[in-house]
Amino acid sequence: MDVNKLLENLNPAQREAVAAKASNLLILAGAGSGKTRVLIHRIAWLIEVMGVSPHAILAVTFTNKAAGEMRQRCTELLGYSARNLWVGTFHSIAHRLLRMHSADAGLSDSFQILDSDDQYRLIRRLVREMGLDESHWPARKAQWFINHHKDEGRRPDHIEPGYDHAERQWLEVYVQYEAYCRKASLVDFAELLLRAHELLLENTDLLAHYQHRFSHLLVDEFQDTNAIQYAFIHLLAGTSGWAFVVGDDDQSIYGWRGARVENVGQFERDFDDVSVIRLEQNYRSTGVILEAANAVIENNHGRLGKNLWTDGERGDLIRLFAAYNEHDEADFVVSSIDQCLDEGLSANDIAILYRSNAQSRLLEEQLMRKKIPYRVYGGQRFFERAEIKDALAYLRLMANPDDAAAIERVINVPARGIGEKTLVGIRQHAAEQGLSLWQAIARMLEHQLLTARAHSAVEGFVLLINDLREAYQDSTLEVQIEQSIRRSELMRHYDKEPLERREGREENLAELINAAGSFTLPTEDEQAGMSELISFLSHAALEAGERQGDEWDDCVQLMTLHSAKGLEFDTVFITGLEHGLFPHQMSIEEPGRFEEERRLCYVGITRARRHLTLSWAEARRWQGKNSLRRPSRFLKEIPTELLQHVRPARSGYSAPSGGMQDNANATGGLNLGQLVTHPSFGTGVILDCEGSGDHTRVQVNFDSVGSKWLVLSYANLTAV
DNA sequence: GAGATTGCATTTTTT
DNA sequence: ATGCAATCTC
Repeated sequence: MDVNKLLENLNPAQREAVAAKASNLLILAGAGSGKTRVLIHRIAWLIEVMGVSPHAILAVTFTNKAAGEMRQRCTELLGYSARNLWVGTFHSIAHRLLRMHSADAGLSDSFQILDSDDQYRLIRRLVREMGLDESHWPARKAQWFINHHKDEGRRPDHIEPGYDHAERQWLEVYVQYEAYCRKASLVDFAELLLRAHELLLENTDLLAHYQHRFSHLLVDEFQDTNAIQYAFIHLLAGTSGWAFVVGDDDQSIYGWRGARVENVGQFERDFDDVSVIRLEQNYRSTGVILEAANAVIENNHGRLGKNLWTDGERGDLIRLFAAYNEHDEADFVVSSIDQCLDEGLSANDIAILYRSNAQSRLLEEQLMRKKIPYRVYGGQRFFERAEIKDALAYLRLMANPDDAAAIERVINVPARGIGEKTLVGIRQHAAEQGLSLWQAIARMLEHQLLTARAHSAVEGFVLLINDLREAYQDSTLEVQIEQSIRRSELMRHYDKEPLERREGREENLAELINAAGSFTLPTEDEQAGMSELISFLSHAALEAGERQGDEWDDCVQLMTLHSAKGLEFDTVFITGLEHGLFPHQMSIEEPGRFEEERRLCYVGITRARRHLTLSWAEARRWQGKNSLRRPSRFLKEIPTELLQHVRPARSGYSAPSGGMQDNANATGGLNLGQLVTHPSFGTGVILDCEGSGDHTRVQVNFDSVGSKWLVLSYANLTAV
């Protein structure tokens, strides 16, 4: 291979990173600075120039999509497919290790993966069985508690609950949950990482083996690593391996799910002789867009520091639109898009970004009205659909009937007369006898411990599973799935649904059979000792499949700011730049959260190549009620000379929609948005009101003390 | 066991 | 407003 090919078309900083001598490297890669390119060229450099065997390289990403892309681009660059090269997500790599060393990890060789939905259902049941009142002890909180601790690498015995009653209670749920998972050979997502880490930590031979094997570790999106992922990399690198980590502290937007930006700085301290290389030249956006992004992110504290620049054109100003209300905003955005399309821009090059999914509805309506094709990201994924999970539960039982989560899911789906009461009896029997659910069922049937009616119903289920297991043990995956669906009469469960929904489910199940038919056992899974069945089920859990969306060839992309990370578009609209919406209300109080919102804004701005439009609405119907909005703080952080006001805000504007007018009348002459003064609180803006007559209360946002609810007849407000 | 009704919370998302 | 889940009722 021509070595020059690996360095040509790279800028000096990129070259420095790609061709660095073996050492620990931290690549601070700004948005659009070619970080994926650097990562791929580095891998090729290691193999082709430094003579490192692909066998000794481990490349880790966060999403399956990124992993797939990395593998593909590596193959393209190298001109051949590097076998033995481990590329994967943290979870898939941990999973592979656990399959290869299931005995050492204390797992059954047919352990199954619990996705978050499975996990939630299980925890919810455990919380109930512990006799806790769910309104005080919501299962979601327990799930969060458990995952949060696992992400930080903590088992129950690492947690010191102190005297906090709630902590103790959650800890007890965690203990029960762990015991349950152990018995049923179930592993949740966080457990994959935690257990893989423990596997290496506790087996010195294995650790030595992998430390020796993987001399080069490459990590993408390093700012998104959580504590256990960081520890995993640190452990694996050991004293002889080199870590090449690429990340951008300014794009850390997943703190709320355990990611630690601090890991980026920590890397410099924990790893030996770290060289830091900054990639600051941006190849994506115009000068104006970069200036705006830099200006916004500058307001964050404790950054590692980076300043994006480009030698390209300055480009157009950023358009700022102050809409009267959310309809006006949607109308403006869609009209602008219509114009772009008229000018010959391809719809694929246009994205509308928003903070929360609920915002997509109006935009969609407007796009539909104008007959502009669009695609909404997010929503349910293939393997997360109920019918697919039901069918897979039968398949899981074929692989391992002790899988209690699968039994719980389908023992009465479709209805076969096994009610809650019978189930409670079975669970109790299992707990008393120390048996798995499946074993408990067998024993209860054998000893006639059920009522006659329940007996025959449960027997029917057992016969079904046994039949499936015996008759199709050696069949192809496709036949196994097909027969599971047919013989369980799963579709009966959806009988009473409207035709359209039912047809959808049938199509999905057909698609599942199809997917099973074209599934081939990946060689790395085969090497890890997985059967076709186990491998298929694991893939279903770890890669929940494509996000749906209308599959148009050329359509406008709608998505949240979070899902836009890593993507770029010629023309970008960021909507709803309002205080309380973006930054989101729940993030405003805490400084850490607030700065994460700002990073999200930075991510949003830097998605645009040439055209960026920002919008906000002065009034918006939000969560069922009308409210007056203030522009986002982030808008003020963009230098005015970079902005072109498409329509300036009208301060004190009262929206002409029905609800708003009613409210205006109720305030006895004071309008929403009205500037008022209060004897002790000073000046403020009326945001909302409720009630009428003497009971009228208004919400006023005071400049000095913030928002307050006041009774109008006592408040002594004066209009300004 | 299933359908109807009421109550409650409500960012962001991957694995 | 809206959706999801728990509770009620037959």
